[in-house]
Amino acid sequence: MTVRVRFAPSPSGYLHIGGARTALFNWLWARNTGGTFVLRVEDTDQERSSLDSVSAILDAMEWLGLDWDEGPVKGGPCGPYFQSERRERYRAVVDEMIGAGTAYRCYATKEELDAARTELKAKDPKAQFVYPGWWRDRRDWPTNAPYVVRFKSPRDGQTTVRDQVRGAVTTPNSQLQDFVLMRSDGYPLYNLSCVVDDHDMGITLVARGDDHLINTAPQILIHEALGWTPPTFAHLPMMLSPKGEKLSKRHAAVAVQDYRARGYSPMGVLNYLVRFGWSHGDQEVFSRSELIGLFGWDHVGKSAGKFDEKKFLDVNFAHLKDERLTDTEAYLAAVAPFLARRGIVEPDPALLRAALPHIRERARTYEEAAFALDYFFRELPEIDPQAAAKFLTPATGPILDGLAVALDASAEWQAAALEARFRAWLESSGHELKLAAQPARVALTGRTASPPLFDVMEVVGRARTVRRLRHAAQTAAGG
RNA sequence: GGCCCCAUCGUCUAGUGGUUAGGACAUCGGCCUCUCACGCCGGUAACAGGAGUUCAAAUCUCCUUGGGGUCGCCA
Repeated sequence: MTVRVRFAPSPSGYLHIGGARTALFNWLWARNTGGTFVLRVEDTDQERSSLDSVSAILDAMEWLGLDWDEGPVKGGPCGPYFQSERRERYRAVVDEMIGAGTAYRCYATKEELDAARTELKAKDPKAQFVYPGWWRDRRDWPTNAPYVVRFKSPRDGQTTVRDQVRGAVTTPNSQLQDFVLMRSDGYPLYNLSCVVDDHDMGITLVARGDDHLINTAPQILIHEALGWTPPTFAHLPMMLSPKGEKLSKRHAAVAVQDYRARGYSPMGVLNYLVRFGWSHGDQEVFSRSELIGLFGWDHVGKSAGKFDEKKFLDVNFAHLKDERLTDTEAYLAAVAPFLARRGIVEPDPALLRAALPHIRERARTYEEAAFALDYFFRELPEIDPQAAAKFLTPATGPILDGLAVALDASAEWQAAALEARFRAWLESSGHELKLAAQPARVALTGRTASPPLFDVMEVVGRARTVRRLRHAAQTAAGG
């Protein structure tokens, strides 16, 4: 049987980092097996779903490179892929179930239910309300009254889920109640639409978050009520906040787009996410193609983990600093928007290529890269006042002037030659490299930390190096 | 509270009966050095507790404890 997996987000916001992890595992499995990755939009909650959310999610998926074979935009043989467009199908299924006696109309109103809930609460605050099945066996349906359709859940026995990562998980059916399949407005509820679509779309494996483990027994029961064979399941361990709570905005950035905005690379994100629950021995860093080749369910863990931004940053860094993982072209394309944000638009490509090797190992994100690249593209660097106060003192003025002259006299404008000139001049004038280096760095970069001085000079070029040294000398004299 | 799931360094994890319990992040030292990084070397740091099974248990079983999930006309 060829693998068909799906990712089924509900469009009520952005793509959550945990959702992205679910999507990734499904996608990897499809790509690993040559199967099909289906994207399905679960927009049956009219109040929460929005078109903006759909495009935000599709956008994030594309950015991550999690391409889908069937779904929105792409289409496919099992469409439509928006649940809101599949209502007749759910209606038909529900009618079939009512006909077969595995579901029934329930005319209890929300008000009646709420009243029963509060009444119970008053009697016993700790008790849990269970729908008592008022309409379970009634046939005296009123005409023109709104109703929901409920599942006629078996009262005894047990249901066992076969799960790729957990093994067999058994729930007593007595725990289940006659849950609602279809709202009074005709829209299906999650458990129904999910089952119908997984069946209709030929899904063979449902991989999703652990929080859905509890939904699985009811879903299997629906499958069985319809005479269908349930797919197999894989419940992924939860991603928790650093404190061990449900991961939300309060604890960390949780939207994929947040990381994009901060200058993370798609593979940095994917690599961090895949290691959350999956491992391959001691290996930490993976390319996209390695991941596809290596991924499998046998090394997916069971225990929930806590989100760690520091590790995340480091994994991203691993991808940015290694040109085998992020080649020059990809790097330059990715850093461009962050340069633009600093006002550096259409930077000189040759200059960019020359500077890049020097900042790669100093930038953990593209945002940091843009910062590290900044002064290469300016006439004069923006000088940090604290750096100036510390290093551009009256005493350093003449040194910087002297250096400007000495370096300008160099025939060759290349790091090693410049260093030789620099050292020679210092020696002849009785200064120490250690003392002259920082003022020169501030002159060149405006900062106290940068790539090696002579590399910077080489990339910045003769004219601007000399100008920067002279300008800083003036500042030093004036300050 | 009922039901379900989970349990190795602070964090992510390797480990599938016999290991000095390994790696990575973080952290702390050191080397390199014109600064910052990168890189390299080294340190601190874990099998939740208790019973079993076994010649042998981080690995198997049970109990306890702890954590998480879920109990909607949300997904």
